[in-house]
Amino acid sequence: MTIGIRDVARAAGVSTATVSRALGRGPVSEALKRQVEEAVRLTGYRPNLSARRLRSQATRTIGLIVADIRNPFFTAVSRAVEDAAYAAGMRLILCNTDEDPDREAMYLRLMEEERVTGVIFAPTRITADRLAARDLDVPVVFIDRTGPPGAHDSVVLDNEAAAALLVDHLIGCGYRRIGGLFGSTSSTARERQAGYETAIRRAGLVPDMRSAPPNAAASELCVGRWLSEATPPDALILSNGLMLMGAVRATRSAGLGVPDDLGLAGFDNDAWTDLVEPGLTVIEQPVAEIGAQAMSLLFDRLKAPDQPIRKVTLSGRLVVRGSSQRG
Amino acid sequence: MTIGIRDVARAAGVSTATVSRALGRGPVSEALKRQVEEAVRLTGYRPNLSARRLRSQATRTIGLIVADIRNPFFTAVSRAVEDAAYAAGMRLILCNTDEDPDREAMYLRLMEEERVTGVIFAPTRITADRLAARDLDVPVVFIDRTGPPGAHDSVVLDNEAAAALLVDHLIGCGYRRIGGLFGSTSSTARERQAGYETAIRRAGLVPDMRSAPPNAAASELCVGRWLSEATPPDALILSNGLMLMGAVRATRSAGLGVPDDLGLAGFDNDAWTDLVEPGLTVIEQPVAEIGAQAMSLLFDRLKAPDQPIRKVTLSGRLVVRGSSQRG
DNA sequence: GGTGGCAATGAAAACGTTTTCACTCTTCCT
DNA sequence: AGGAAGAGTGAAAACGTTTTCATTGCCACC
Repeated sequence: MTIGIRDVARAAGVSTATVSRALGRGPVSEALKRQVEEAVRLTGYRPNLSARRLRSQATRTIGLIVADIRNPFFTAVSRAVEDAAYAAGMRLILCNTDEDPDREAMYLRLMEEERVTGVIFAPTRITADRLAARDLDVPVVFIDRTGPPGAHDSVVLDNEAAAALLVDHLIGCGYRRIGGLFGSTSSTARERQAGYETAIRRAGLVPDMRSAPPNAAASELCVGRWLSEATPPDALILSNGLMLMGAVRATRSAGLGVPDDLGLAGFDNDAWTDLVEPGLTVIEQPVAEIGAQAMSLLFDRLKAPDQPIRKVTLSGRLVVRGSSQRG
Repeated sequence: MTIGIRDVARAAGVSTATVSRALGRGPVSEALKRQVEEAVRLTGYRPNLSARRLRSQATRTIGLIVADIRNPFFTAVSRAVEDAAYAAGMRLILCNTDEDPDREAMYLRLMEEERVTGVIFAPTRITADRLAARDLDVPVVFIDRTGPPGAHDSVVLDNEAAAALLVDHLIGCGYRRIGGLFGSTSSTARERQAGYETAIRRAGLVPDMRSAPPNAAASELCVGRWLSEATPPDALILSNGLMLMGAVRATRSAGLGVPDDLGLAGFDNDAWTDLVEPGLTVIEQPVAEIGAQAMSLLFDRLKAPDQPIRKVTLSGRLVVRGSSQRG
């Protein structure tokens, strides 16, 4: 009932093989090619991608698995990956795990069953570790996060350096009891925490670190409690944009003034961060570059499956705004 | 080389038909079912979805085509659709058109070639009109936007009423020269504009309407110019969250005070809108409900292809904040 | 005790493509 | 002049499943 390549072949008076070649690549005379194209138009033929993929054993699809699509960081990265993918004639499957290892496992299995060409993945620590042991049968590039060294290609921020940059900046602004709230699920948060701790210690201060699920609600809750304790911090570093938003909310609820009562700084130069008063001091990540590099790593891996594991590290840029400028 | 269902069959000592039935639904004895499951585990078999879809002629996939994934409204709706889809055992293909009719056409063609079960689509006016004429061979539900009446199922906000709500509120706050900036690409923006105009006229005021591409940059530019003209408005209504953000930026650049110099109100209760000072008066859309309703409409359509076209209209909620409260 | 129906199973067809293989013409080289 | 090489084409195999169809037991019913 649905029109297939044989209908086109009949309409064009050629074999199905010729139609296939005319539509794809293959030696076909100009005359026949035109006939086929005409027949395609006439019949309204639409190739069946499932059949095509099955036969050709090439899905031309890459999977992008991110932790939270509501996080502007990931939507920005997604856009970059999408653009690169389509430029290379590849389709994209976008999945969203909510930082849940079960959903990660489910989506990874899906990727295998889809026989995707490759996967770009921002894993939780749990899944990153698991993946280092049992290998997938599809090439995967980690993005924003890493697992054990040498297990997978990855493109990440220089998180330790970036966190240290924030700490040093806050110290330079006169803050001394600088707390740090870091996401509980990712290697990235861990690295930022490590960078924070060494920078704090290097300055002779004492670290005060906590962790929470990397979303606005959890962060707001945690920061709220923190600020009402006996010896609250005089500045706070948050490990991503959502958590930074939660912290701003908690600060407002507590009636604290920024930057005088509390200095604030964090990661991700999200669109809203310069609209609040005072503007938020943040580390800007090269989101487009991260996405583009991830695709690039993936393609290289596809071309040369046995080449050594690569890790691309990009630098963040400190954007100073009012939230850290004690008057 | 890759392991298929025949390998599992061999390992379990049964036919491929039995394996298929054991994995899907079909009458298989408990004993064999267990054998098959064991064999699947042993061999590490992963079904090939392309083959499955080709043979079964059921992709169990729905396509979601949105205009701008960076718009929090659409990411929120996406989440709702995704949840509903996976709850129903369906996969989701998420596409992003950037309000570009060419990309819309490309993705629609892709949906046909993927043989998706159904499509949920936020079209530009151009594509919505085109689609009313030539019909797709896949069921489609419009979301957030509509085309010509009676052509497609849709779930939308009561945009006219919502816009009128905003206008009436601003008038009640004492504003008189209320301008409206509306997106140039969607039916939704048109409806909001219509609602704005009738509400303004009803109050005996004169409408002042402009339109721009529905993104922050274009809005900022347009509002910036507008505010520097001879008789600038004393209040502004923006037709979505991104445009509202652009307007806030332009207002700041112009050095105008909100709400005293300029009242501000718009659509979409995005996370940042209550963090800026003053908070922004907005229409909150029932995003989760929109996504859920869309899936529901789609499933109903699949069950009963010939039932009459349905249009679900949801109401927005006015969230009053400081940006419209002239002191 | 035959017969009809049903559950469980396997062999083989079918899904809609691409690709292999074989074949026919050209054209080009020696 | 006599291949060799290569371009253009069609017939048929192949991709990995699900589904149809046939077969076998088994049980229940008259």
